[in-house]
Amino acid sequence: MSKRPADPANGSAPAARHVPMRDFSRSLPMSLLRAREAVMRQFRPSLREHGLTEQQWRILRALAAIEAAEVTELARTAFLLGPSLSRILRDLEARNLIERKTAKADQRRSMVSISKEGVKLMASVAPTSEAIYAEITSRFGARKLAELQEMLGELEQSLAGLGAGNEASAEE
Amino acid sequence: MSKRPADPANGSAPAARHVPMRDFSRSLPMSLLRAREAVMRQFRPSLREHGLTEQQWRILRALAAIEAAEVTELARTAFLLGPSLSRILRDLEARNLIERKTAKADQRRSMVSISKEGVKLMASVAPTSEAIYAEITSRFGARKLAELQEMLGELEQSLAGLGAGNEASAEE
DNA sequence: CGGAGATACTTAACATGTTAAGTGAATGCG
DNA sequence: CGCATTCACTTAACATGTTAAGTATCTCCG
Repeated sequence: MSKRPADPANGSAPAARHVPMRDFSRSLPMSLLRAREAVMRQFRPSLREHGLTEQQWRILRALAAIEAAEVTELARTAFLLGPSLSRILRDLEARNLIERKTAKADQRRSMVSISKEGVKLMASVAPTSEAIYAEITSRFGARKLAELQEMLGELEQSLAGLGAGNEASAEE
Repeated sequence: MSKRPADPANGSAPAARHVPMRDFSRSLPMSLLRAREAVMRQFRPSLREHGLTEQQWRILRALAAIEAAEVTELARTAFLLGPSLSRILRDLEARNLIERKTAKADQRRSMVSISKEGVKLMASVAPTSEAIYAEITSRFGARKLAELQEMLGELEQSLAGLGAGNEASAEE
């Protein structure tokens, strides 16, 4: 109590504390952001040494696991928006890390796959990446980690289809 | 077990599956990203209606809770990097949502505070924002939500000071 | 068959993330 | 005091996030 006396004639401090809200640092988005940043901070240096960004790495990983995929499918898998993916694929293709060829049946679609060089690059990054992941798992606890992922998945499920289809009624 | 028969002479698929790694979609960063996105998707439309981005909103909220703050402190609170904050403050100031004045004692520092207009804007956004948060809490469960935040905090703690000071030994 | 509408991407435009460099102001030390 | 360091930001440069348009194809119905 008395951690902040409502500021009487303070004089120098402008308006504040007039809008009641949850404690800022405890909002869910903030917690998720901070946690994710704590995790990614571990990986970024290693990826950077190999000339890869987080998203480029996501794409390579996704491709390594599924042979080839259409751009839209890849976007869903790597959790990237179309425009971002479009730009990144352009760059990765220029670096010969991926290959692209338009589908025969449907000229709109293009099939993307990882190249030999891409595979080679992945092979050089994967060990470090796995080691870091192992370290994180060890520090946090494998069981807790599994629990956490479980909860995150449930959270995602809880919110699925809430802000998507306008729910029930809406103006416009 | 046997969820993927190692792909025999597949024939038409390019190189893939040569770099063994965790199932991509289950990586912790991905889980955190997906969960956060699921949450933010709920808030963005409302913020957008008020002409605010997620980060601008974070800054206003942080400011509303602490009277005034130096830029560095604000960056820590709102969890933004200096350069991002610098740009956003410039814009928010131009929109008269915040005020800035350099400290007397130290000319390098500048104190940032929310303006009356800023407070007014917050007041107009807060209700919807709180309602959305309540809906999320209700869907996911208040207890589970608390548990989740607890775990996220622990995760952050587990990793604190891992990739920061180069740990123990390092070259260069 | 032909054109309206849906699809699969790509571009554009603006905001932020991320790292490096720049700038002006304090500090510390010889 | 003089000046190299450190500090607190700000700029710059490049990559991605996010929404809106644009483009080329494809589908389907009349």
